[in-house]
Amino acid sequence: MPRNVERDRECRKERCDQILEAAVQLFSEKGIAATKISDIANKAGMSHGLIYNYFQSKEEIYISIVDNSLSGLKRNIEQVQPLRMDPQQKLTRLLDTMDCRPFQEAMFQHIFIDQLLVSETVSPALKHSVKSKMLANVHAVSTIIREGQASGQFVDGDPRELAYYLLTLIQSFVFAEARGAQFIRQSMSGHLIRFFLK
Amino acid sequence: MPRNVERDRECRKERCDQILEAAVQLFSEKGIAATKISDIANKAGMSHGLIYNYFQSKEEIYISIVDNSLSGLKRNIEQVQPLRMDPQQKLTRLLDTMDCRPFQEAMFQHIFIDQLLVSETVSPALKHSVKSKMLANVHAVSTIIREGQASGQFVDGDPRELAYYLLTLIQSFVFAEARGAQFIRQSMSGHLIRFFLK
Amino acid sequence: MPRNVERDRECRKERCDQILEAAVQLFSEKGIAATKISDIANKAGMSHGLIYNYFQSKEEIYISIVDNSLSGLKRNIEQVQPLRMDPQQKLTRLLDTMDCRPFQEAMFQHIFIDQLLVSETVSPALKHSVKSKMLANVHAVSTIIREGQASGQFVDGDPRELAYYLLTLIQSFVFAEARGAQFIRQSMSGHLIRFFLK
Amino acid sequence: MPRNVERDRECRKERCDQILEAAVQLFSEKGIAATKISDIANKAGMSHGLIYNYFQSKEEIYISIVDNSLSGLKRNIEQVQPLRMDPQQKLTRLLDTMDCRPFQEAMFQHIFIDQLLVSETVSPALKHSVKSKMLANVHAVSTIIREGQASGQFVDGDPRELAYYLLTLIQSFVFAEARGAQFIRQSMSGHLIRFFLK
DNA sequence: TATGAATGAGGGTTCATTCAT
DNA sequence: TATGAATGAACCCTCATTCAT
Repeated sequence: MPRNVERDRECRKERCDQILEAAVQLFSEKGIAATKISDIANKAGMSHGLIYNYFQSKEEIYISIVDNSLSGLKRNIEQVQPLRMDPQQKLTRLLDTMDCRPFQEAMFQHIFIDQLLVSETVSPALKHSVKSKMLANVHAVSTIIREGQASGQFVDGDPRELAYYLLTLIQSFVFAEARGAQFIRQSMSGHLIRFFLK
Repeated sequence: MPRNVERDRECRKERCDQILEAAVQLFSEKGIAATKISDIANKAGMSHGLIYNYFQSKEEIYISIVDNSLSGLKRNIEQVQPLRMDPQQKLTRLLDTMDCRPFQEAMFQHIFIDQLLVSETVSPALKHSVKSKMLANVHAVSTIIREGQASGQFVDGDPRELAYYLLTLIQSFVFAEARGAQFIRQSMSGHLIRFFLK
Repeated sequence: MPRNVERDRECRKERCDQILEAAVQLFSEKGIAATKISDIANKAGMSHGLIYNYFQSKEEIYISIVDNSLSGLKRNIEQVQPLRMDPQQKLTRLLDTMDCRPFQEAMFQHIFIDQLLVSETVSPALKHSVKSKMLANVHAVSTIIREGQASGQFVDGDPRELAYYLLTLIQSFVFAEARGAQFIRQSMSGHLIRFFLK
Repeated sequence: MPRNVERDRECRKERCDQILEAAVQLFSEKGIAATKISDIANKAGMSHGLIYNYFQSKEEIYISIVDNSLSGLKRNIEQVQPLRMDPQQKLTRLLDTMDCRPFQEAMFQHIFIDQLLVSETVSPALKHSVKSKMLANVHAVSTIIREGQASGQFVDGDPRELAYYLLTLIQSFVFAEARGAQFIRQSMSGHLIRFFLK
């Protein structure tokens, strides 16, 4: 019965996504600590016990979110990087790609990385892994910036620092939006790109 | 004995500051929820029971921090606004004023405003009061921006939104610094001001 | 179709036995509370839901085990008692009969009787019933001991207490074996009988 | 203020003992798993939260009990071993020493060793440590048994196995008593010693 | 003022049990 | 009959807060 197995897997995936989606929203709104497992369960339309069929713990939930966020960013960067465009266009494209709800939500969660990294219950191994992924993303963005510097379009400075700076700024924008600053969505890429142009 | 009374009051103020200072650091490092009253007491060099001689509750502590942060910003704006300078210089001065440790720490805590505003245990009255102060600051900054737009130096756009945007960017910088991006401290005002120039 | 009905009943009995066997082992190894229904189901090679087609509850499972254990002992005693032997031989025979794996396992579970008797969820009626069966067994053994005292072979003392004592000792041996004391299996009856000889 | 420090320490020790005493009784009566922390707290006359000022967890409580039990036995053996008596007297003395309430309670807990050793949450290191202590006690008793064998008073057999056997028997007696077999207390040493005499 | 023992509400987690399939 | 997703009662543990000293 491959049908059922497959359907089961889909079902499982769907449930996981329901939970993660609910968790992202609540974590964003109230913070991780203030969000109860039962809140997540309520929002996801299930009993709190069921959460534990899909995640080992609350911690695992936000680890998942962080991981998804980092992976999503990675995918976006990898799609843009090989394109034949000038660096400014690449960066604009990257920022525009990010400029849609689901990703923003994930990006918004970027702040959870901090919470994860300072948490005393998260294993050093996991912290290391998250840091590595974060730095990998910083590195990937920095290659685009370096291109821009080489072509004379972008401002000078350590490309890695500028890349790090960019990622922080994105977060900042998403925060601002989350607080209701409507103007931001319409032109995030436009605003941000100015920072890096000479 | 007015002497003793005064000395007592100073003593009390000093204790309060010790507590707030410890709390700001710990809240920044670990988040509000993950910071225990006894952590704060330890860092402040007193027993956890004593905290309650100075603050009614943990909530009152971070309310104090938020309040101090907002008041500090207000003071800074009020000092800059009446000066006879062009708007760009005013903004630069404002940002430079902020660019010192203690204030950054407080600013860093700006994020706590969010935590306060979404907290289910904080009274609506208090939330309203905090929002008002925040908006008052946004408004004060927006007057500087409006001046800059009138003089043709600053970019177009709703001045209040741009002001809000500026405050968010500051936060972003402080975050970035908190994560170890050293380059930022040296030129926060320089970096940020570019955003608002035509 | 009486055939099918009968086969069904056999099938049912077999399933019950699988479950009980798995439960006895796990209860022995990890204790009742630490043994999950799903552990039992795993060991018995079925889904945990299916257990409830055969037993109303986890409690019913260990009640069954206790009951089986008591019934098995009862059967053993009843087989030995009417034989024409001297009491020492009877006791030896009884102990040797017990001295085989499955029974030991069940006997090992004797300790579960305690757990059942102190459980706050077991009904008084059931506790009473279990106590009665236990006492019936003590009584049956005590008749053999009384014979031995009458014939001058056995030590003096209240026969019921000595009988109770014997049953406890058996348990003790089985415990010791469960912990890996190999010497015991080979001569349980020999060791124990010495206790009761003058 | 050495007075206060000392008094505090005494106070702490007293509290610990209250908790352990309550726990021993309840664990004995209902089993470890069925005993709630709040049961222990109730019996010890304090709130459940306070338990955690003295023990890290429920597990730590029964680890303490096991440890105390093993240490108590060790002390008893060490007191008897160097005495100038014949082995039978030594063993009798040892058993008589054990034959008083507090020790029996501790001995009764000997069964908790099993629960500890099979628990999946107890660290291998701790299990190893407990096993070692247990074996050390078995070894100490075996030296007395070996003396008895040398002098021709005791039965033949591996001294370590016989020692292990003795400890198990003691447990058995204490169990029997716990179940209300009054005759046992009066003559535990007398009964048990017969096992080892030729 | 200062301490830390004591309290108890509240949240994370487990798992026996149910039930749709 | 058989499965395993789903439920929710119950328990361990934390920690803000109180209060006797």
